Amino acid sequence: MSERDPPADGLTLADQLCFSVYATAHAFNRLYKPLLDPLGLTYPQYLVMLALWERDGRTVSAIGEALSLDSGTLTPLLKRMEAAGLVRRTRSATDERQVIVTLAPGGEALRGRAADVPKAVACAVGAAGIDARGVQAGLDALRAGLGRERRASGSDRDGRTGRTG
Amino acid sequence: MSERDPPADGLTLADQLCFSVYATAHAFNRLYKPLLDPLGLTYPQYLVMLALWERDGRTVSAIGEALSLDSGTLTPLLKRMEAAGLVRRTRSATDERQVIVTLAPGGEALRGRAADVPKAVACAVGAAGIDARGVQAGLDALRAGLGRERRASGSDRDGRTGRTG
DNA sequence: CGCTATTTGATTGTGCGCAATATGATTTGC
DNA sequence: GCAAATCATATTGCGCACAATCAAATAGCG
Repeated sequence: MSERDPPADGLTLADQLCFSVYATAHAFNRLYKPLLDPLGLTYPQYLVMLALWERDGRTVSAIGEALSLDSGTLTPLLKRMEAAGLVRRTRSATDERQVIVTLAPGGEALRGRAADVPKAVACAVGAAGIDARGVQAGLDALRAGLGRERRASGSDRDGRTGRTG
Repeated sequence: MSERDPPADGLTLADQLCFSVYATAHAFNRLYKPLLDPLGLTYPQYLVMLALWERDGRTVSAIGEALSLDSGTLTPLLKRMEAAGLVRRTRSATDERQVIVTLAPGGEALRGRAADVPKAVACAVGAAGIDARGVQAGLDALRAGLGRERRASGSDRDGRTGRTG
């Protein structure tokens, strides 16, 4: 800290917990990609499959709620998955506003092959398998950030609870 | 756990640490949006500004390394920021391959107004300011997930270290 | 000098992700 | 019943995000 001019006003990258979350999310995406490519899935599509394997026959909005995604994201994504033979989209007979998403044969068939994915990820993150250094670093930063963040017990309003941004 | 058919093969949403990271990243984005909109910034653009306020005059690749983004993402983003008067993009005199990104007057002027952003975020997350429930829930899930994840001390290869996917 | 390999950004194509809006079905009020 | 409000999804437009590819410039070698 000699020739530089650090802001001291909280406007630094490293002090932002949100940046750790942001960067770790990307790192996870990069970690999953080579595992999901052979299955023909993207990461959000994999999440949709997880949701359907857990409970089949959900509406678009139910999936959106589970994944925190809205219809503008899900509609084209589900159409691609339908075109790939993973799911079927049918209007509800009782309420024609709703679109029920159900597993197609291709989606059922994928379930067995997908079982290896979480194992491979856990292995990669835990030990030295694939290149999970980005995820490792991100999780370390998250641990540090979450540890430094003190719980605001009710009425802390001064915004100085450490590193929360 | 009666009428349902939970996978038991690790293929569930809730058991995935990566999903907590993914959902929390979106929640942070939604939290920042109303704070950054008045400044005319998106969240990634805000990150670029943080990087430049911390150290001005970096190359595209240096910014990309700091933010874990590649040129395919940064080039159009930086061009939009240049059009908005926030930064300048100039070729290096010594190596014409390099593009140096420097703060333009508009970017300097934004620094004062941006100082409130981390405070507002910290306040919102710590207490009950804006709607930060998504972020709260995400951070809680991350704390739980990171706590459950046991450190693989060197040679854990069986992928059963709890919740890491 | 010429040649090749490397480095650095830019470009292109695909796929999220969300706001705003549109469309059409269902419910509510009267 | 019928009009208005509400609800569920689709569409459009913009902005990330990355892989693959390209072009320009530098570096290094004979």
